[in-house]
Parts: sequence; C-alpha cells; structure tokens
Amino acid sequence: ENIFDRSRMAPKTPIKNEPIDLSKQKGCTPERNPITPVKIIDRPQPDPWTPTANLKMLVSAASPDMRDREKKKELFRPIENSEQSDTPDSLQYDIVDDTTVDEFEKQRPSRKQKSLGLLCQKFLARYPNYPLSTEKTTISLDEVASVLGVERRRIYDIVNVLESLHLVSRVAKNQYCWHGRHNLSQTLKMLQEAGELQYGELMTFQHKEQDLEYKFGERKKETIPHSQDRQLLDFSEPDCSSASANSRKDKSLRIMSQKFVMLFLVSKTKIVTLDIAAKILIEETQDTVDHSKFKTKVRRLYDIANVLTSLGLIKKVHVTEERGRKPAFKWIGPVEFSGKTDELRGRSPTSDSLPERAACAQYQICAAGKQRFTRHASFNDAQPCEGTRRKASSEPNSPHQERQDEYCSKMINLAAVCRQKIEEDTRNSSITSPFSLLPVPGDSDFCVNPLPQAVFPVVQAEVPSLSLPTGISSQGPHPSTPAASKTENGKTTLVPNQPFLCFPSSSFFMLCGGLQENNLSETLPTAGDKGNRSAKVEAVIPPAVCQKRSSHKCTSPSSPADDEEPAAKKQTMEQSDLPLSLVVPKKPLESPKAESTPGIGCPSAVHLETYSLDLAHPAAPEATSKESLDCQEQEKRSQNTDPDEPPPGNEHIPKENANQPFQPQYLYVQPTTGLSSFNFLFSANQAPGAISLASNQLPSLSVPCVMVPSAALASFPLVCSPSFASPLSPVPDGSFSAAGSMNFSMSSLASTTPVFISTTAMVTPKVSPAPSVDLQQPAHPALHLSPVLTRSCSAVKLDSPVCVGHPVTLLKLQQPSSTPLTPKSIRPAHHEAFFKTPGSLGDPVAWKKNEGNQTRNASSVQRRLEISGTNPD
DNA sequence: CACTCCCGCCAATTA
DNA sequence: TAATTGGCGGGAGTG
Repeated sequence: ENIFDRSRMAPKTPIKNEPIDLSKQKGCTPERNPITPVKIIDRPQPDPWTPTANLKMLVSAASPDMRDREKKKELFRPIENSEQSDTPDSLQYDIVDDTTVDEFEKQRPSRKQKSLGLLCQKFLARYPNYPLSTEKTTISLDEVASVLGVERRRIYDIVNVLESLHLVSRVAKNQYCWHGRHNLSQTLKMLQEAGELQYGELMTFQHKEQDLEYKFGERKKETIPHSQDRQLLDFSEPDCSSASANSRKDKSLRIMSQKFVMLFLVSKTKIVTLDIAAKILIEETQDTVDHSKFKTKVRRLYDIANVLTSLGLIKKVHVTEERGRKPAFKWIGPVEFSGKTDELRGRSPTSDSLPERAACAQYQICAAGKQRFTRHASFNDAQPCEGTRRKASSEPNSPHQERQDEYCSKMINLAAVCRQKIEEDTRNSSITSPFSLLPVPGDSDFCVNPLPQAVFPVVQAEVPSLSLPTGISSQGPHPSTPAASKTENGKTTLVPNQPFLCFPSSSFFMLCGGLQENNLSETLPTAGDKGNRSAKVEAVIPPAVCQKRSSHKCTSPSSPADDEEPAAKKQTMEQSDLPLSLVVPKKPLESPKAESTPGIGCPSAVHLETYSLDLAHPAAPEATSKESLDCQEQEKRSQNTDPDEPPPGNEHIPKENANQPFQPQYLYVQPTTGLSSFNFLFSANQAPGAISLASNQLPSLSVPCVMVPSAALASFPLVCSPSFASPLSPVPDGSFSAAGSMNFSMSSLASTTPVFISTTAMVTPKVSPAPSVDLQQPAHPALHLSPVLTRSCSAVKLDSPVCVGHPVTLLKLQQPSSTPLTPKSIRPAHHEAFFKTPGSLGDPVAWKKNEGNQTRNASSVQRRLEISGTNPD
C-alpha cells in the first residue's frame, strides 16, 4: 500500500516501473491488492500519475481475484471514459475503493478500455477541432499522459499520427502545438495528390495530375515523381529548410500514417485492406517483405488505424475476398477535395460533402504564386508545418518568432492561394480575379519560403475558406459560407463565407469582397513593387468573395462562392477562433434587397451585413452599382474568368447571396494580437476600375487587400498603390454619404503608407461622419482601410466605414477614433461582439446553426461593427 | 485460431 | 549523460 502511495505521490514521471515491479512482486499477494487498487484509482484523476502504474497495480491485485472484476470494470470504465470530468470520476473511484477492493480486481479495464483508439478519443476531446487561430494550444506530453493515465509511449503513438495529418506539430521537446482540423482538408488534399502520384497506378483514380499541375504550376509532375519521398519528407519536415534532411527516423509511424491515408484517398472504393496496405508500405520501404516485417507493419497499421478511426476518418470494415474476409478500413472522411480548380468551377455550386476539400484544392496551392510567389511551393514545402519537428524547430526557437513566421507564411499562403485561384480563374487574364494579390515581385521568394511551412497550418485552413468562395459560392445559400463551405460540419474552417479570409493564426482576416474585380491581379504588380513586399504578401483575396454579390458577376471567379452556410458556420466557428475578428457576414445574400439598396441602404444592416465591407470589391459588384458594375464586372469577369462560369448562372445561384449587393471582402486583422503588427495590403491594382467605383457608390473598395502581419511585411512598406490618390473622394453616388467621409484621404495615406491599419484610428477621424455607416461610431474603421483602398480604390470608395460606399459595411472598430491605432483596443470590442460568439461558443455546431441565420448575425454584427449601410442612392 | 493491438524493452535522438 | 522519442515485436485479450 505504501508503495502505491508513493507512486501516486510521485511526480509526474511515471513510475511505471515501480508499479510494475511491485505488482509483479506482489503477484503473490493479490489479495491485498484490492486495497491498493482503490487508491490507485483515485490517483488518476487527481494525481498525475501514470496510468500505467495504476493498471499494473490493479492487475496485480486483480489477478488473484477475479471475482470482483465486474465491479472493477465498472469502476474503471468510468475512469477511462471520463475524459475530463475528474471529479466525478474521482468520486467514483473513491467510493469504489472503499467499497471494494474487489472491484478492482475485477478486471481492470478491459483491453478495449485501454485501446489506443479510446485513448485517442480522449486526447482529441481535450482540444477543439477548430481552434481559434489566435490561440495556440500547446500540448504537454507529460501532462496529457498523466491526465489520460497512460504512459507516454502511447501518447507518442497518437501524436505521431496526428502530426502526420498536421493536426499538431511538434514545438519542442515534450511540447506539441495543437492546430486542430483547420488544415486537415489541405493536408488530405496534398496527400491525395501525392498518393495519386505514388499509388495512382495501383488504384485508379479520379484525379489526376491536373490538380497537381494546377497547383504546382510549373512544378508539377516533374517533381512529383519523387513525390513520394518528398511528400513524405515534406510532410514530416516541413520545416524548412533544410531540414529536410533529416531524420530518417521520421519515418515510420508518421510516414506510414501518411501513406496509409494516401491509399485511402487514392482508392476508388475508399477501402483498404490491412494486408494490402502493409504490403504496399513494406515495399516502399524497400524492405524485403518478410513475414515478421509484415506482422510488424500490420501492428503499426492498427495503431494508425485506431487513431484515424478516432478522428473519424476511417472505420473498420471487412472485405470478403476470394479468400475470405479480411480486415480492412474504409475511408469515411472527406474525400473529395480534389477538385482543384476544375471542381471548383465546375462544381462549385455544390460543395461536396466536404467543402473543405474543395476549398483546399483551390487554395492549396501554394503554387499559386506561380511566378512570383512561391513557385515551388508545392505543398511539400508548404506542408511542413510550422511545427517543425525537432530539427527544424530547433532553429527557430522562440515561439514568438515562430508565430510571426507563421503569420508571414500564412499570408504568403493566402496570397498564393488567392493567386492560384485567380490564376485559375483567369489564368491568363490577369485581371480579373477578384482578388488579386499583390504581386510581389521579387519578394515573393522571400515570402514564399516562409510560407510553406508555417503557413500551412494556419493558413491553410483559412485559405480554404477563401477559396471556397469560388466553388462554393455557387451554392449560395448562405452567402457567407462559401468559403467555408468546405468544411464539413462544424468544422469550418475559418471563414466560412467567402468574403473574407481569415487567418487563423494571425489575427487578421481578410475579407474579400467582391473583389472580383480584377484589379487585383494586375494591380498588384504595381504596388507590389514598391510595395513592397507587402505586396508579396499579398494575399490575395479570394475571389470568392465576390460571390455573393458579385455573384453576378463574380461568379466566375469565385464563383459563387457561395457562401453558404457552411461558411457561416465556419465563420462562426472561426470566430471562435477568433482571430478574426470579423467575420463576416454572410448575409448579404439574403436580402436581395440589399441589392437595391446596395448595401448601404440598408443600413439596416441587413444586408450589409455585413461587413461587407465591401470593400470591396472592386467591383462593386455590389448591388448598387451593380448594374453598372455588373457590366463591368461581367466584362471583366468574362475576361478573367473565363469561361468557367457563366456568369449568369452564377449569379443566379449565388444570387441569393448575390443579392446582396456586395459582399465586401476584406481582410481583417485581428485585434488581439495586436494589430499593430499587421499591415494591410491592398492590391494595388485594383484600382482601376474597380474601385472606381462604379458609379455607384458601391464601389467600395475594391480593394483587395491583404493584411499582413507586420512581421511579414516588415520589410515592405506598404503598399499602396500609386494610384490612389484622390480619387476617392467622391463618393460614389450617394450611396454613402459616408462615403464622403470615407474618402479618406487616403491619398495621403495611400501613398504609400504603409500599412497601417489602424483601424481605429485612422478611420475614425476621417470619416467620422459617416452617417450611415456607423452605427456606433463613426465607424470608419473601415476607413482604415482607406488607405488601402484609397489607393486602389481610389476609385473605390469606401464606404463609410469603409469607404465607400456602398453598402459596405464596415466594421467599426471600437474606438476608432482617435486613438490612433490601437487596433487592439478596438479589437477587443469587436471581437467580443462579433466574434465573440463564435469564439466563445466554441461549438461549431452552434455556430453553424447560426449560420443559417446569418442574417441575424449579420445584423448584430453590423450593429456592432457598424456597418455602413449604404445608402441607396 | 485469427485478429487486434497493448505493453514496454531498448535503440536512436535530443537536450 | 540523461531524457525524450519511437521502432519493434512478444504475447495477451477477443471473438
């Protein structure tokens, strides 16, 4: 008994041995055990003990007497089951103990209770599927092991598999960072692509390289071939640099897990038998296939399968073959992300089951940057998470830095993604896409590099969202969602709606509005150059955004985006994440009216919802302007987009979404983190027409902007585009009076100013007035943008809040006013209001529901934010 | 008996 | 060198 106590007492480390020994020794005296066992039980919860120790003890005790097993079982079960609820369990335990020793004995938990799958579920239950971007959840192996009552070895099994899917990344010794499933779809997509390359032959498949091609652009296949290795490598070691090298070790479980997943993704049937998987994996390994190896492989596959099962990605099934029934696993996770562009366009409307996937596909790519950005970025690079494994990690030690890097990378990724989309959409046309990124000229490289790794994690998730728009957009139901759509259930990733992007990690997000317009793309360059890098960063905006409103036009690019609820959900979810603050609204869709009103008009918000900020878009698609805009847009669209979509169609569909006038999209930065760090980017180009606004007011901004983490940008100055200048001033039509306000002067700003952001500060001042918009305050927050906008926008206007008008909504920041920048301060407010929910909620589900209601959300949001309504003309 | 897969030794890596 | 990771396979639990 004493011993036990000790063990309990023992600090973290598992005393495993001791217990064991004891048990063994004791074996003789089973009888006593009963008592001890009880104690043990207690421990788990309260004490950090090692679970195993307990088990051992129990076992020893139990062995003698089986009689009580049953009781014990019960007891144990609770314990095991109880993931979190400590108390209860404890209580139970205690009770049990007292009551009976017997129980203990009974059985210890059955084997099932101790299974890796169950353990993994407990593990997963501890963390949110879609953590806010901002917060980083670190996982302490020791802590988790003690809490879950298992030995550390088991945790490694879980973590290694999760790491292979980028759900977690190793930060340091004993420390892992939880990313959640934000990037899951991207990761899966990458794996799918990689799998096709590697195993395509084996299994047939659907996708082809196209995707890759798109993604990679240049790279494509060439490299791909190796891909296997690479991929794996990449995955495993994202990190950077060099890392690659590394660890050979990395091999196993992690890689095996990825390969295993690849097999599912490549498989038509989505069913993979263990023996086949084992054979394939062994071959790859090169090893000769000896029987023992095979057995070992299978053992490992079971380990992996248990974790994947816990993740809900596969389920156990049996395949009856000629010979008989064989154990197999069926993939039940998302599958189709595949689609890349094609899909997007083509199917955009519907997001597949997994919206995420779709999204992913689009984004994925880092490649996007075709030229500029990362060219290479194939996912390989990208994949690596920030996490970096040991090796890599070592390099960057400081967490902070890492984060920054992450941001950067995220940004980059976004940009890339956007770019890709754009490219895709237009491929040639430069323009068109709603968003455009900024091109970053040379920088890109720089950016690029970083991206890959870091970005992914966070970004990816987000990205998808963004992208979604396209695909999704069509769906339309919820406007916002689009992007998000991808996500499946609650997952959502970030932003659901297309309108913006969120970056998880960072705090900012983007919104994109309609962007469609073109501008972006081209523009970028301009800015870019100068701009700087920022430009690079560029993120681009997602075309998708447009969708909604733009839907009409937008469509193409994004297509539809759609917003769909998913997005909404996501948004919400995201919110939770928070980082983003904004979230956007989705709503637009709904109200058609909005259109008329263009946004603004509504000040009501309704539509506006949003956020709309509008920025947007460039184009103005917004409703109001819509018409004119539309034309323009359409034209553009047509140009850009291309064929894909028929504009019209999109419109319809989207329509709902579309209805709304515009959707603004923009990026947002999250406060929390401190905005300060971020910068915004706009696309330079935009301007042109886009912003210009259409005549109507709407014009909001087209801006495509991106926010970049300051760090990232750092080097850059901001970018503004040249253009801007004056222009804006005028607001467009009446829409917004606010506009006037809006006008920011960006020009001044614009010019180069670099970033800025300031949400608050900037804006406020300026605009203050903004009438409609602000609900609360002058809101202008939007303004902040202005600078950005300005430039590009010059044409554009911001709506009130933002600028121009139009309906856009902006968010206001809190304080806008005066204070200069304190974004942070601002944020908070926003956050709470806006985001809060999501964040607070945590539950995705809830949010989802909301999505449906988006409108409502929006409204609320608007209020908070203040959106500008636009006005009608 | 076959399927699962827990358990933990112990080597490889890291710190 | 100590600690952390994680490959590996014996062998037990299940059905």
